[in-house]
Amino acid sequence: MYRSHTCGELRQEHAGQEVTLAGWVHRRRDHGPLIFVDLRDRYGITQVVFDSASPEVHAVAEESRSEYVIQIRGLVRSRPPEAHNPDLSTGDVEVVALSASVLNPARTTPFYIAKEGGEEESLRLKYRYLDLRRERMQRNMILRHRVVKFMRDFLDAQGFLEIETPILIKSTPEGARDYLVPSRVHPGEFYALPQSPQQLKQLLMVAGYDKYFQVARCFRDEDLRADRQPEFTQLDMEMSFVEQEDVIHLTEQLFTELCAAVVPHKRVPTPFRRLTYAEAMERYGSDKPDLRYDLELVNLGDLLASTPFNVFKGALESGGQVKGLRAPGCAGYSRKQIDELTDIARGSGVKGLAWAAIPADGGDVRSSFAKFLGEGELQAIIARLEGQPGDLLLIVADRPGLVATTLDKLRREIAERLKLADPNVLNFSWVVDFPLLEWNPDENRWDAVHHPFTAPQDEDLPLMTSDPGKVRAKAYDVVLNGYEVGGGSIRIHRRDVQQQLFDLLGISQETALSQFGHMLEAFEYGAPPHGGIAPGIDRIVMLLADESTIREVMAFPKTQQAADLMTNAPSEVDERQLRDLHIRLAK
RNA sequence: GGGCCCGUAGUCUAGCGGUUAUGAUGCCACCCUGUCACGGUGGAGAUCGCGGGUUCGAAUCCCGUCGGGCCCGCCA
Repeated sequence: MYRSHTCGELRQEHAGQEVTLAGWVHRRRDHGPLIFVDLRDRYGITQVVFDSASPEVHAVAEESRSEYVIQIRGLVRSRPPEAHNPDLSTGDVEVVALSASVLNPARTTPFYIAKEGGEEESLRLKYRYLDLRRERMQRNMILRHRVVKFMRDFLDAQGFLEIETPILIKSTPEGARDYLVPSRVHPGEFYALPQSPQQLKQLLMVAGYDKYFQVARCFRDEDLRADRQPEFTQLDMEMSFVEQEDVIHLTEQLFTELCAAVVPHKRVPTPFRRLTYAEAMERYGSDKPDLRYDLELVNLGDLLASTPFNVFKGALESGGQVKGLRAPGCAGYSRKQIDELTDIARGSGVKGLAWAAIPADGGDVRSSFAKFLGEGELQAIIARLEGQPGDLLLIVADRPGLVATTLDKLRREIAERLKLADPNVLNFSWVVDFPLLEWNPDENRWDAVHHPFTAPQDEDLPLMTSDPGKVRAKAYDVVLNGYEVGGGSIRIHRRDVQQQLFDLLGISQETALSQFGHMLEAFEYGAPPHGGIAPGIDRIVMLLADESTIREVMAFPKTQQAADLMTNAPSEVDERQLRDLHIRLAK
C-alpha cells in the first residue's frame, strides 16, 4: 500500500496518528530549515512539514519540485492555533514527515497546475492529462460522473434495462454524414459508426425489452461547434406502450430530480413550460429559446400593410415578415454599439437592421428609418412593441426564416449585454408539435424533420395526402437555457403509415427494403407502440457546470478541425494497413 | 465551402515601421524555522507560428500558409 489515507481526508480527529500519504507536489514553500509541501491528489490537499532536524527527510523536500510524485510517512498533528488554514478541508492539521521518498520526478509542466486560466486552449488539449489534474476539469469530471450515475440509478429504479448496442453498424444514407469503417473481410464494404442507436433500440422494443436505456456514444461526421463534437454521449432511452405524455413525464421527473441531487444551488422551475414549435418560432425565432428572460419578438406586419418604406413594403409583398424586438434601457446606445448589432444581423443574412431609440428624457425618437415611414406608423410600431422612454427598438424585415434567425441572435445578444439570464436558473422547457416533414427544394421531395420512423399526430393523418407540410409529428425536444438538450418521438408502428411516409420521402420499395428491410420485417412480427428520447449528456453537464463549451466536460475532446492535439489523430497509416483493407488513396 | 478573431521567453502579456523586444509568473542558484499565491537577492530564458513580399529598416504593413477559437452552411 502506497498510502493509508488520501490527501483530502485528514482532520483534527486524526491528530497523533501515523499515516502514509502519496501524491503530487502542488506547491512548495521553502523556508530553508523548514519546508512546507502541499501534497495533492484528487481528494484534496494536505500540508506536509519537513524539518531540518531530520536531514534525510528534509533533503527529499529540498529536491522536490512541482508535480513530483512523492510518498511520505508522518505524524498527523494539530496546526498551531494561528496557522490553521480555513481554505483547506484539511486545514486544521498537518503531517510532520518522518520519512519521505520521490516516487517519480517531473519536468517543469507547460502550464501551472496550481493556478488555472489564461492559456490557449490548444495547449491544454495537447497536455490534456495535465489539464485534467486541475481543479476545474476534476470538478467537471466528477460532476459528469454524478450525472451519469444518477441517470443509471434513476432508470434502474424505474425498471429500465441498460443494454449495449454495436458500434459497428450498417450505414444509412439520411441524417448526418456517417463515420465509416472499412471491412477487411468484405473488400469494398464499410460499417458505419452509429449517429445514435435509433434503429437498434426500436428493435429492442420489438424484442420485448420495454424499458431500455444506454449511455450511448454517438458519432456524426459534421462540422464542430462549441456544443458539438464528432463523438458525443446520449442517454438513449426507449419505451414500449407509451404515449408522448409518458415520455415527457418521465424525462421531466428525471431532470428535476437530477438537478436537485447534483446542483442543489440551482433553481429548476417546474412543471417545464411547453411551447409548440410554431409558437417558439413566432415568439422567439428559435426552436430552442432561452426562457430565462422574455424579450419576445413582436409581429409588425399588419401595422405596415400600406407603408411607403420600401424595405418593409418589399418584404411584406414578397411573403416576408416585419418583426421587432424591444431592448429595454438601450436607447443610449452609441452609433458603434448599434453598428455592432447591425453586423450581427447582417451576419445572419439580412440586409440591414432598422432601429429606433426612445430617449429616456422624453426627447425626439432617434431612428434609422422613421423618415421613410407613413403617417402614424412609427407611433404604431412603438405602441405595438410597448416601447418605453429609454428603450431601443430593433426591427428586421425579410423572409420569415431569416427574420427568425436574425432576431433570435439579437435577442440573445441583448440578453447577454443586459445580463438578463440568471446563471443559477435552469429553465427547462418542451418544444412540441414539430412538423413531420420539410420540403427539400434541391431534391424536390420531402425530408423527415426528425427521422423516417417518427409518427405523425393522429388527427393530422388525413393531411398526409392532402397537405404533408402541415402534418405535425409526435416529436418533442427538451430545451434548457437556449440549448437543445434532448429530442425524441413516438415511432410509427403501423406498416401502412410507414409506407405512406416512405412514399412522401421518395424512398422506393427497393431502397426501403435494402436500407430498412430489417426494420420493416421486424415490425411485421408484432411491434408494440413505442417511443423514446435521447438527452445529450455533454450539453447537460456543460450547463450544470456553468461551462460554455462541451469540451470542458469531456476528458479528451477534439478541436474544431476534429483533431486530437494530444495523440495527433487522425494520422496517416501504413501502406500495409491500407492493403489489408483493400483501400488505395486517391492522389 | 464561407465570414470574423487570435498566434511575442515554459506560461500569460506590453510593444503595432527604427526599443538592448515590456512586465508578471514559472524556472535555476543562494539566504530565510510557521508558511499556505511565503518572503528576499541574483541569474538564465524569445529564430516575435512558418514562408514570401514592400521598405534604408518589419514583431509591427501586404500576400500566402499552418495551428487555435467563434459563427454561417451542415448537424434525421
